[in-house]
Amino acid sequence: MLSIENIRENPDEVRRALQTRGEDDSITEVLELDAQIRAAITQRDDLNAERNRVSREIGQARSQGQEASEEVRAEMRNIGDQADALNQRTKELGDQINELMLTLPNLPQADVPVGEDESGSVIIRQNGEPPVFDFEPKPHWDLGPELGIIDFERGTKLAGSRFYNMLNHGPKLERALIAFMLDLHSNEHGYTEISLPAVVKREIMEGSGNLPKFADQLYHDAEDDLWLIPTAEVPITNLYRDEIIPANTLPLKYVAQTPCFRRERASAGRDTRGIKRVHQFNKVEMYQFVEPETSNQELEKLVDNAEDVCRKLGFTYRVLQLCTGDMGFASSKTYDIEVWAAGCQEWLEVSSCSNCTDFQARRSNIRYRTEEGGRPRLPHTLNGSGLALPRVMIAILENYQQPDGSVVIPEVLRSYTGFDVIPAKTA
RNA sequence: GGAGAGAUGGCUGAGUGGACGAAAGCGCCGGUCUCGAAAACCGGUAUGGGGGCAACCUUAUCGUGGGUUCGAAUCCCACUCUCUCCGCCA
Repeated sequence: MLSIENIRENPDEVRRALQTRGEDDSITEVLELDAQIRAAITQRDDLNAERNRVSREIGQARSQGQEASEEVRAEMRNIGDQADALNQRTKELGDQINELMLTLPNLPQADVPVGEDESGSVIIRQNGEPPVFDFEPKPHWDLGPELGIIDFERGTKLAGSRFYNMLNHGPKLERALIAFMLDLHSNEHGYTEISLPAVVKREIMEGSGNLPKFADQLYHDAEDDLWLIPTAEVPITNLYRDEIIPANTLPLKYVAQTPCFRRERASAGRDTRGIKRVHQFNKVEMYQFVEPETSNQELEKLVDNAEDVCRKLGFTYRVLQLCTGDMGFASSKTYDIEVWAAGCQEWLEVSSCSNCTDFQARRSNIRYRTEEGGRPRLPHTLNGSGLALPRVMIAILENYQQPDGSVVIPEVLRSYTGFDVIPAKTA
């Protein structure tokens, strides 16, 4: 959620910033409603003050044995009715404003490149070069079934398109990767490991920015109004919902592994082969609550934490800064990390790291104190994948495949997998 | 799923129609005392909104939403959550 104060004070600036994201302008409407609600609030509060004053007098008089006249009570009844009507009005206006505000994305920071779509995003740096193979590297949708570790057909049988099963060395490798990443971030990068519910209440989805606007991308249980999380970012954001975090606690850094559920309705027909884009996948997610002054600098470190995984796995990767039109709804600044996959000859997005500034904190009513007794402030929130498992699996299978069809396990993972190689199936 | 009990400030907990944003204690902050600390004593200590340059004024909030009343933490209705017991169960 954007700051209403900021919209009041700098409407043109906000308008311009939203336009760079391709947003329709509802600022004018917000300002109009805001003026109306403030007038109504002033009136209502004046009436309430009058009623409170007279009611106190009635109480005092009564304690001295004097009953209020029917005339006075009728007048107070009338004032009360007027106040109730105005109160109703402020609620309606408040709902309208809220509804509009919930659909407005975060403002991009000044140094974010302006652009309409992913073509406007900028490659910041690259680590390594795509390796050259002396044989034709296979894509994972061939390798997986050939190695007997991915079963697409039976996954589809169970849950439909974009679901799959893994077996034998497949799930073992994924399990090893998860353990490796969680250990790296919690032991070396200072994150607290946390495990979380995979479903959340409606207001939790609103707090993170996924609802109301992106309901069609989420799986929903209508019976209990529970929503399946598309990322651990959703529950972590709301950990401190409606709380004031005590002084001297920030930064708070969490790392979690959860399943992620995405309907991918907007991507129908895209990436239909393999496990690049599926409805359910595991992801290790990093998340931070930080002081506003440090958020951009912490974002750089968070990106490096994600890059560290890539480096340790020996990946060729590049870091992109997303342009205004390509960023997520809640983000003010985003870096993506893409790793090279030799089989499908593609850069795969394995991580997206964002500074959401105070956008999620305001939506979720998360505050903190800088010092004991100080005024509460909104913290900034950061999130970043560290990393998404299926695409890491793709990169390992495709980049570490051998001419004989086997796949070598990266050195750092071997203590976790307990094997050095996924052997080719001897037909 | 069945039965019962409950939900008040950072915490414990009082308050059952009138000066209550709310006693008291604990905690925390500041001060006195002390070489220093502890103890003791004194003072302070919720959040959001509206108005105002400010001092400040005002409003709302006692799980949530409605209702009764001139006036609700207190009375009525609905809901949510927590705890205990029973049942079922990974």
